[in-house]
Amino acid sequence: MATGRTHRPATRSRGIPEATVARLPLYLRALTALSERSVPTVSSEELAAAAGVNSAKLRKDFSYLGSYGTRGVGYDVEYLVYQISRELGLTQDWPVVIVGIGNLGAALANYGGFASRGFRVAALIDADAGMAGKPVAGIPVQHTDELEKIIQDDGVSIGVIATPAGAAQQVCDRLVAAGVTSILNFAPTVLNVPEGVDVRKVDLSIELQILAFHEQRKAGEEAAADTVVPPVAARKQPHSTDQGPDGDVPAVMQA
Amino acid sequence: MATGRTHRPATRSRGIPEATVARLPLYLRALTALSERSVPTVSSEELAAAAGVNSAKLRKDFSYLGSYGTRGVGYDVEYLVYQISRELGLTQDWPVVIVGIGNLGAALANYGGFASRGFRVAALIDADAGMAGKPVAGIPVQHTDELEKIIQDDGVSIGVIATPAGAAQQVCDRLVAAGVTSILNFAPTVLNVPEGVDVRKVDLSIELQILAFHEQRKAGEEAAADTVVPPVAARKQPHSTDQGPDGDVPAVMQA
DNA sequence: CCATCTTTGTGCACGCGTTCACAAAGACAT
DNA sequence: ATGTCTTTGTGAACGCGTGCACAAAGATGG
Repeated sequence: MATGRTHRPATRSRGIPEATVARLPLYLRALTALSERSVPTVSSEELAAAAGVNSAKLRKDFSYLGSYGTRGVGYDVEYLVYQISRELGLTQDWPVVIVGIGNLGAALANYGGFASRGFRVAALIDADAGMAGKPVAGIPVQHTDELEKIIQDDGVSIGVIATPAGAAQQVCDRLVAAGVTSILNFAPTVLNVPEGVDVRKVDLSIELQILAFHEQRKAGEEAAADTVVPPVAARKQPHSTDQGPDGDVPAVMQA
Repeated sequence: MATGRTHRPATRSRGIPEATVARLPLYLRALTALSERSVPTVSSEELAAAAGVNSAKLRKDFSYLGSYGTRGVGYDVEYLVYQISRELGLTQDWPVVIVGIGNLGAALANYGGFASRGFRVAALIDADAGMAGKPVAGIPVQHTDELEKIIQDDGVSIGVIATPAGAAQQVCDRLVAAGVTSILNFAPTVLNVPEGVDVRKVDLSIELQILAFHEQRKAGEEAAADTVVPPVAARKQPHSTDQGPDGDVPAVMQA
């Protein structure tokens, strides 16, 4: 295998555009679905539709990985699944610790999408001593005191913070000090991390506020339009948003 | 920009760049914290640091809202809180329905960030008849059959989908048909919606995969560097990513 | 073996977003 | 009032991401 790996255009120094990296998981999901239906090949047009993106964008994205398609035919599903998985680093096992086992932490622990890809929940950690030993998603919760030991013993490099905002920075510091270099933060706080550590932020409240902004704008435009265009027709076009023309929107930002 | 801004080039005279809109909630949070500490004014530099962004960016962002600062002094905290809140549409009440009350749905229902801003959980909806009436976060869960009635009675325009992937599209269709025009989707699926409906997607699995990609890259570069540069110095600069230079990365995309 | 048809891969242009750098504006002291 | 000092607001340059449009590549059929 790895035949197409002949020329390695820019795999390392040049790097893949961040926007492309963010879409690879999307493609991978669509491809996995096709794979399960035993579809052998897929065209950029079809795959793009399934992933909700523009086909030209998809082709360009794939071009960064190399030339894995066959003109006149399309892409080999299985091969592409493998290539993207490898590119994303999913062919190896990533132990992950989740800190803060409240409602959200439990939800994350139970989330199937973890194990399905290369991720494995190495430990669930909570500051509440009363939770210690209690199993969540089949994994016993451990106390915060064990954090450093767990991370070092299991070689954990990815941590998920699902604590209240007040505890997030402190937990983050400990994770980083213990060796974690990638953090997924669900707490509504800006985390301060040293250079070399990646932080991605998922913020519920922010997402809703962005929706509210657009919702307000739609209401305003509709009202303005109603005073001019009474007919029912042409009522739902301000702003659009379906995936046809597609629109990626930065929503979660590095913090 | 965001959403498929197919036509209508400039989002009306009142066009605030999408990237700016996405940061406003960040500023608002930092400002709220300052407000609670009774800080009267704040400079762009200070506020930018608190929000984890570049100060020039922040000033430009605010310039889209108008000139709310005083040169030589900074910005009036209270005034800015109000202006941003108004711009985001948070001065009005937004009833929200959450569909799919599993672990995640429950976590969302309990999330304090909802009520704190202009959002109000109008209803919790689940397909499991056994859950009907059971209170979650003090709100009784209602059966899916009630969905349309609830949305219309309460004038709900924002819906949150926290169902399994398989049910998401169906739920989405019903929400839209009932009048919802903004959807926050937690299910790992590309939602198909008619024009005029906004969809924002939060995908756990995708976030982790992006982290894995960077993690892999860091490991690769480190290994490569070790074979060439033994010294300990200059070891943690591949990619960086802390908030100093700041790096926003599209992670959640419209679907 | 040639013609035709399909689909990829990409050069190019365009527009958005970020950042720099500085003039303008106001506060404050004298 | 005048000068100095601070901080905003923004013009301009630059880089990245997107999408168009097309040539190249390969399949397919005669």
